[in-house]
Amino acid sequence: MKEHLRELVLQALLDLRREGRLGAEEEPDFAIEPSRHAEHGDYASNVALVLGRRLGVPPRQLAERIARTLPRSHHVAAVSVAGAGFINFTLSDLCLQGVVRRVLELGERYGRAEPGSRESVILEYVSANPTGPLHVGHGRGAAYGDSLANILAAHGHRVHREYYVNDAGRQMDILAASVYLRYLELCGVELPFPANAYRGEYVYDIARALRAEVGDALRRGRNELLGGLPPDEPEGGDRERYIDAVIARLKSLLGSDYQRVFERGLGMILEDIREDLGAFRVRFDAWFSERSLAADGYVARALARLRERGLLYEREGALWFAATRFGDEKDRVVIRENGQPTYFASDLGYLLSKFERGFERAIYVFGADHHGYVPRLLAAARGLDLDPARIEIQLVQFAVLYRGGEKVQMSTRSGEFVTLRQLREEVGSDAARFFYVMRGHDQHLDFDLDLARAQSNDNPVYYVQYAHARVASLFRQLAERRLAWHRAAGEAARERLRSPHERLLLLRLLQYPEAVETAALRRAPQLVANALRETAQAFHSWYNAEPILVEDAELRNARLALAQATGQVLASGLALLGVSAPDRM
RNA sequence: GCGCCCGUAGCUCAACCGGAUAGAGCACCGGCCUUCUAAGCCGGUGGUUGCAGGUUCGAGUCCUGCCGGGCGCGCCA
Repeated sequence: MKEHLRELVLQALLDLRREGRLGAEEEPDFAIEPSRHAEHGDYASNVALVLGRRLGVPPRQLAERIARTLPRSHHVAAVSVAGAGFINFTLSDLCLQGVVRRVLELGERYGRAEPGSRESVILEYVSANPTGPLHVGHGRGAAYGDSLANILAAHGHRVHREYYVNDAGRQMDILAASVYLRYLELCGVELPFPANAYRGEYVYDIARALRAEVGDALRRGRNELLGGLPPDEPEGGDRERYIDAVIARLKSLLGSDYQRVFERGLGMILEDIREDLGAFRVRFDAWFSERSLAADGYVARALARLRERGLLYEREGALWFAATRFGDEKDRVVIRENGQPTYFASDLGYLLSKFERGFERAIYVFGADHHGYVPRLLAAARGLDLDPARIEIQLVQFAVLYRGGEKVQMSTRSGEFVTLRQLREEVGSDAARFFYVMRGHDQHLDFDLDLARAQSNDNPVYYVQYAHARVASLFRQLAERRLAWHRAAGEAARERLRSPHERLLLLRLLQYPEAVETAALRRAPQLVANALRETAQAFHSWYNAEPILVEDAELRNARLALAQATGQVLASGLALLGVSAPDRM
């Protein structure tokens, strides 16, 4: 509808073009937007305000002129000029009533663009390090990423959803060491457990699984292990060096068995994450292994490309990328003095892979604590001669948890954190997902666990779901009364849907595709959530104000058609957010 | 110290990339179930959009400064 009104306005501007007051090619930047207040019609345009200044004409006067020369349209019942020079459009009943038929004909395709009609996108989200269970911060990224992927797909993009698995690097070694030390503990060998190793209960779970598998086969003696290690764990910064010494010791002592422990830990945690996200209705097309980057030559090719372009240099035994040339605040090491590539080198390879694999746009969803990484990544893109305009980074602000009025500290290593799984069990996936995406992703989010648990019935998600359930209930009632819905008869009688409540609901249904489109363009799932709430509100008001299963069969069929269309839109929208649309509540 | 994000009702948050009278939910007050699900509807109380300037027809939105909060500034990942 926005587009149609825009066309009308552009037609009206032809007059000005003919008079030479507006360039023939000039496309003025004006808006057509839904009106916020009923007395301002259904849609409003600021075209006269935007152009008035440029042309030196009082906006109000220009608005009246444009309104006068607007071509007639059977979609528009009234045009008025108000305020400083807004042009308000009131849609015709005919136009609104046509929505029901469109929704019912298209079904779940209503509000969806032609699949694959827009550029292909690789959307990376969550990508939590596989060193422990997901916590509620990851949950927000998961809910945002998955909803955004759904919305982009609905908007016509081909979307590839990917989880980048950081299965290389020091933290994974710390996990392996943690698992092994717990394993020894289960075998009756007591060793000091480093303070910065992973202390969570899940580490015991992995150790138990390992022991169930191999028995005591990997057991080593206490003295054997302690040989060459400092007697006690030091305080302060030396702890990092201490745990590195432990890892080195385990690697040399266990040989290939070390890798076995490592893989077991990684595998179990990944499996747990997969299961957790699956239950949260978050799915991926691919789990992309960091280790596979090197194997597939992406890192080497990325570095080669930088070298060709003269962007690599050696200093102090390390290999550096001249990131400052592309706006980063300092140059970055890619190969350490010890010959090991850095995490950033992997990221260069990963970035390259996204485009070598043929995607036209790469969207990263990062936790806000990674914001410092943004300039580095953009510098990497420029260095690799990739178009920075095709790379987008969405930062998801952290959710700060409160329990009993106290802020809950989150630390994977201390084991004191609230997992996504706990949250799901407390408030349910539906409520959690809706709650997460109701807020803009770039906003800080306070998550009061007590409130979420105690008042889960008051969560807005139920408001929307309830509207959907009520629609289903209407049709159950219909059957109980031995009546049937004649869809064609309902559509034929659509002109009887003209009460204020019906008009508003029809308008909401009409605007649903626009909400999806705007949500896609702005990467803002909360706009879909808001649209659904408004639709549900319009439905509840209508439902309370006017009986639907009336004696008058013609009217009943028309109203049922509207109810059915509402249920369809609610179901489609909820699906975009990964929330179920129940038939009963 | 430098950089990024954020300050909107008592609380949690919206506000469609500058628009009209800043909106919801929770909480609080008052109404509506012999009729389709009361997880609902209708009405009410509640605001100097952190503060001070600036830009213009018009600012919660853009710019500057200050105050307050979060996060980041490794040859960690």
